[in-house]
Amino acid sequence: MFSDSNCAICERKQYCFLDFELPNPLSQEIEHYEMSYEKGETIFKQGTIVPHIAYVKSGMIKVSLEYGSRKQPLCIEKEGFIGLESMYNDKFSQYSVLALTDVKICLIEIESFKSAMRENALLAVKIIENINIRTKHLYERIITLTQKQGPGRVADVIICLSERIFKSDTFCSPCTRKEMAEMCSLSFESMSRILKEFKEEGIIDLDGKNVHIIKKKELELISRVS
Amino acid sequence: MFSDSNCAICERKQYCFLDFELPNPLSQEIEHYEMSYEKGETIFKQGTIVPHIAYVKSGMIKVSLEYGSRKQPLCIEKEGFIGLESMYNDKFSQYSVLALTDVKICLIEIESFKSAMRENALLAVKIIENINIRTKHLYERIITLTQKQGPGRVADVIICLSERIFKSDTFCSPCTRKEMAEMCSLSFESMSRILKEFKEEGIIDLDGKNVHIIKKKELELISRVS
DNA sequence: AAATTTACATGACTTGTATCAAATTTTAGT
DNA sequence: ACTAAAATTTGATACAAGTCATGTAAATTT
Repeated sequence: MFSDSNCAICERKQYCFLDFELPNPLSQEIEHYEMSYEKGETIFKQGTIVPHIAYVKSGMIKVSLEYGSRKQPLCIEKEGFIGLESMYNDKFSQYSVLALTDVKICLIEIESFKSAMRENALLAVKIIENINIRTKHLYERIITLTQKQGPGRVADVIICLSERIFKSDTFCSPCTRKEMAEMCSLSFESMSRILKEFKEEGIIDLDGKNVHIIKKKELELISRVS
Repeated sequence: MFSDSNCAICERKQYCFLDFELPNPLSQEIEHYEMSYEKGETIFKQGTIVPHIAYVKSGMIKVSLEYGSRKQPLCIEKEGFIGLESMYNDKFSQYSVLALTDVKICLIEIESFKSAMRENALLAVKIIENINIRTKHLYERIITLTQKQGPGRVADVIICLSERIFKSDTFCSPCTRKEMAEMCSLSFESMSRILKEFKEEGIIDLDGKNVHIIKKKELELISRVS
């Protein structure tokens, strides 16, 4: 749906993050500007007024719900929109977004984006498609977090990082053990123990943050039964 | 956002579930028909091809994710759309929808609805607003299910039924203990024990499916700390 | 009214995971 | 390379919640 090229609002090629041509010129320009964030920086903070949606152009970000001092990460993203879910709720961000690596982001002023959607049905429909995909992933997360035990959740996170983010059986995790634990809604001691078990059973190889999946089938089995 | 009146696609008043006027006539009619379901009937079955979205006109429905033999209910709804989340994913329903009471539903053929959105940006934008609200509720569910223990989850479900569905401190639960347990991702014995505790502590009164909230503040406290 | 099913309650026991408390390794700064 | 800080591993213990077993009450059917 969305092309691989960078958000071209910024490059003045109109909407190149969409894979179809929009009527040009649009009746209204979409206001935007590009920002860089360093690894570890907070891009959106839950509960604060965020007058933007964003398009991640490069790097990796993590979206988390915050609850008191605890975090529940929802997803990790390499390229794509963030903030589409909050457009029509209220102006306060519903989640926090953290830069896992150095990132380049196109911040898009929300009101002008809304105006553009009101005047361009194809844009609005593409946004619905995008939201739909996110919601589907959210359903998968809910099943993982509510219907599986520790090992199944850990297996799911490893499979997800491998397939969705890195598209390789070997990758360097963008998260610390603590963050991995949060993603699975586990204590980080439990995460540590489960990873150790996976390693001892020869299912994965671990060296710091480097993960290598040895027995993919075994991992998928654990995901299903645990 | 959506008016209280019934889905007037069915009554031939165009789009009366929206609180604004659309250009009339639309370039394309939206195909639809009305159906009645009895309490206990499955309206959508997860994994089957569902060529509709639906608008609940009266009665009460429950949306659940299924995972093997287990269910994870997402929400209970009195009036509103169902199926908006699946429109652009694939044709297989991502969740099951069950009639908790006798219901009247307007089934809307999905392709004609999509066509209408492509030609009418205001409709598409209203649908985004609707999806946004659902996503927000989903975030709250995720926090409840992942960050709280049994008593907190039970408190949340009771508060939610009271405030969102019945708008009263006294109501007759549309769910059995088993369904209540599923909503909280608890075993039904645990649900039974927690409800008994709430009753013994005088927080709620229980008589079969009749629930009366006595100490609302206490319930809210449990929701926060447990 | 009796029988059957369904829903709910409760006690005993087990288990997964959190928590607490070190010990050890890795990472980053000087 | 050395030190300090951070991250990770590991063990002991506690506890929430699941499971199993059984009992009771309410609702349906016969």
